[in-house]
Amino acid sequence: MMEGEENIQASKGKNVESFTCLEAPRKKNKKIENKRRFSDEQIRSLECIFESESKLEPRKKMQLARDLGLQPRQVAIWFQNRRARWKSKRIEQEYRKLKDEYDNLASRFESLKKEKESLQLELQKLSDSVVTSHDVGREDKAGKENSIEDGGSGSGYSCWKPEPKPRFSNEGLEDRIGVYSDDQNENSIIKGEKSEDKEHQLLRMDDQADMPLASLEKWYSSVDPSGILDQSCSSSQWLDFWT
DNA sequence: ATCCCAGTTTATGTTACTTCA
DNA sequence: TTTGAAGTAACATAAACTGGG
Repeated sequence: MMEGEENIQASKGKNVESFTCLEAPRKKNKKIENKRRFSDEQIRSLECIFESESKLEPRKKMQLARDLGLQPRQVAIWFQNRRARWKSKRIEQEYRKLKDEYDNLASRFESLKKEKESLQLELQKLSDSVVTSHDVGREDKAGKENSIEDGGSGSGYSCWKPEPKPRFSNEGLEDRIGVYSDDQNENSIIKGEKSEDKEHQLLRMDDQADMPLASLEKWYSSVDPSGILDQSCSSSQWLDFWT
């Protein structure tokens, strides 16, 4: 039989007289004879030991039991229960931590999703604008050619050049920048850096609409050579997100 | 044979509420 | 009507048990 089980074995079953720390006689008084909680002093000692070692060597268990006036089995059970309490507490803490992390990620995902939708919308607008201006250009050209055919020669239109691509006003650009500013990211575009080149490159987005991914990535690099947009992800990740 | 763990049972302590003198 | 003691149901928690690995 296991050490310290003498008393316990005798106490199995209901309404057992499971004496713990008290060597009290088996009086009929329930309050006295039934199991009772350990004293504050006993708990303090047990907690103190538990802090340094959550598992007890048999010899230490015997010693502690003697010191506290408990059965070794009681000490063993106390440690067992204490480990269980500690574990459930730890699980609860880990759960809270994971939940916080999840909530943060979920909220970041939502804001990125919104940003993506805004960018897609903006891309669509720009694309539509460029298509419209191309159509206008073609109509103008056709009209002028017609007039040459109709009207004669030497009117200065003999060497027609295509119109330059339409430029957008700063007002339109502000709108676009407003869209990017959703996030608190501090890249130059978000801050409203209106470099001519960047603007041109952004306006050329419609030209890339049907590009294969590899080429698109090259184009992306040309738009953002310094990798500012890549602060937290690779360009491929951005492209994945875009498509 | 012994220990540990997860899950369960049992006893106790606490609190809020009710009853009654 | 107010007050305080006694009783108690509901709940939380600790001590102990059970069965399996």
